[in-house]
Amino acid sequence: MKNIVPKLIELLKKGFCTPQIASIAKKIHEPSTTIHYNIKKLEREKAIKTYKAIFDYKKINEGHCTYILVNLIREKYGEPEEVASQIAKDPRVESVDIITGDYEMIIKLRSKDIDEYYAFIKSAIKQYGFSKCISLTSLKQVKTEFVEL
Amino acid sequence: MKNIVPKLIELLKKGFCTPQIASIAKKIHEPSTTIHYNIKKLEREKAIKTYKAIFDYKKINEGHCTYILVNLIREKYGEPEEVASQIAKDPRVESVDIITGDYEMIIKLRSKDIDEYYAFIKSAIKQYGFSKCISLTSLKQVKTEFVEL
DNA sequence: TAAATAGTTGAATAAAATACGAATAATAAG
DNA sequence: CTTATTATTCGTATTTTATTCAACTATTTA
Repeated sequence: MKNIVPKLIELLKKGFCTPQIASIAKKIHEPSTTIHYNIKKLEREKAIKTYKAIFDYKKINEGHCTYILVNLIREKYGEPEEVASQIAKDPRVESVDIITGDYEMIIKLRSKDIDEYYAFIKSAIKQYGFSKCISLTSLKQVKTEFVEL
Repeated sequence: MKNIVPKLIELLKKGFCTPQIASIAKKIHEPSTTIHYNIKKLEREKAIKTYKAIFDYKKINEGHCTYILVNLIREKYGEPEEVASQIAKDPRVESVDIITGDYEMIIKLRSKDIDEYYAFIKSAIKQYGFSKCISLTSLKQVKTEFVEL
């Protein structure tokens, strides 16, 4: 039997969704054509980037969540922005920001378990030259991506 | 003239979206009814929590993004989990996690500007008893909510 | 204040999701 | 190993929803 679920998760994590114009119209008591017009305008202006699914990450084998504060060895591996872009390509990385303060970068990583997390760190140290990094492991996710859990 | 845009943003930030079954079907070359069945199954199992929009936050007046590491004065204000739940209710808060390490909690806040950020911090110190907190301001958002920018 | 531009809305149309049923595949029970 | 039960696939029919269009209204610009 086919297992298309992993493909669905991969696609829905980034996009392949659309607004429910009819139910918004009902909710705020406006004609659906007005909702349609305004949403299309937001899309045209690129205020809306995409529409996507939010998962219960435990149920899709991404139960382990870590914030990683990173110092980079700048000389060898290029600018922080370049490194950040590379890291962003990893599908398990939820977010990457260049930040102020003692660290250059903060990464939010979703992995299956602590082993996968450790594999990520080891590989990142080697590939991108993390000189020092602090991991803050999430014990309880209270809210993610604006969605309360 | 009506300005329904803020309402649309508020709704689309949390939900009121739906998967595009037809375009997924086309993409992975499977019948749309099969896609439909599998997505509904994921919804039934609650592996999918919701479908929502991702915004260009600068364009919706939430251009300032900060990660806040928090220590709580436990005695006076109750358990960290309870405080976290309260903070999660703020619509500008993207995420809240209880974490390991020197801090109890990490908050990701999206505000209009540094003034709104400062107002949040001041209010939180008073209301929830933040005893110490470190703010990591995002200088560049490379990826958010699994979406590369 | 006239003209151009942008936003609202109902009716018609096009497209998509959903319900249903039959066939097939996987799993469990005896 | 065979049969019963359950889960999944997928085509067709139906329902729901998005989208287009055109008329109208409000807002901005010159």
